[in-house]
Amino acid sequence: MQIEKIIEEKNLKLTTARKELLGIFVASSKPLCFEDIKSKLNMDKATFYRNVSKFESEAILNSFESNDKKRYYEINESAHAHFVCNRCNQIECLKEKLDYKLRGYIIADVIFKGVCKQCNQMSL
Amino acid sequence: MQIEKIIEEKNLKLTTARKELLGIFVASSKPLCFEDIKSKLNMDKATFYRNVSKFESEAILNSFESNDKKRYYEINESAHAHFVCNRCNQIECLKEKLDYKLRGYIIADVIFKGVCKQCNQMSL
DNA sequence: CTCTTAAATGCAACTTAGTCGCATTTACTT
DNA sequence: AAGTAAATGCGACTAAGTTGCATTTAAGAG
Ligand SMILES: [Mn+2]
Ligand SMILES: [Mn+2]
Ligand SMILES: [Zn+2]
Ligand SMILES: [Zn+2]
Repeated sequence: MQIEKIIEEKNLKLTTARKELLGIFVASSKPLCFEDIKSKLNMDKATFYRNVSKFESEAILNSFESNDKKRYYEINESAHAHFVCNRCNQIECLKEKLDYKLRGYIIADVIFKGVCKQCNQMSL
Repeated sequence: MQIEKIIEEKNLKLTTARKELLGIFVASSKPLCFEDIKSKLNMDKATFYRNVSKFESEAILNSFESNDKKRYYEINESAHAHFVCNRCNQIECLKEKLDYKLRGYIIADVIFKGVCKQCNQMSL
């Protein structure tokens, strides 16, 4: 199981909470917030937040804030942009690689906001 | 004074709070959150939030959430992207027009996140 | 395998941006 | 000037996330 390897490679203690948490993120195809998974979690929210923060500082996860005042976390692998729908608040990972350039800036993330395909079609 | 005209054109009551608030946004060159201007404001925060919400639903303002769990508002005129610095949390309005396309989606806003020019230079 | 210890956890209290209900005030209408 | 609906101020509340502290647990040494 590679989850344990990821944790150990960063010299983090291999706790049950960390295995459970990282397993959920590895299995997910989209960014998740605490709210999304709290019913599945066997840990306190303080433990969730302390661990996602640690994972982020070790570059295992990355995160961003959406439109709904919640912070979303996902496995940090291929850099890609996200689309956040202002109507349904759904978040989609976009396939396109980030190749945006701005002279003098480092671009770590691109977030498009607007109306997603589904909400767009519903309004026709 | 055009501030009063903007408010009246939308058939909103011309209150002193609205004139004060809209005056601040018209004079600003960047998006503002409640925190940014509360010391200047002669109104309760409930009045601030109720009015920016109303201004937004009337398309006088638009808003987005930054990295710091705060919502930022600005005058809704030219569509442009924003850069949010993950280090200093500063928000910049980018000059470039939004001409991004995603089939099936409506893009209302683009937010780049990363490291701004200033923070980037400091780390050299 | 047992002992030691630093790190991780659970819990409750706290912080903070924003919201809401309600009594009072104010802008517009006639 | 009077009537009325909308706007305001205030205090209580909500919800995401944080923090302090007592307890538990993982990892390493012997
Ligand atoms: Mn993603
Ligand atoms: Mn702007
Ligand atoms: Zn949608
Ligand atoms: Zn910066």
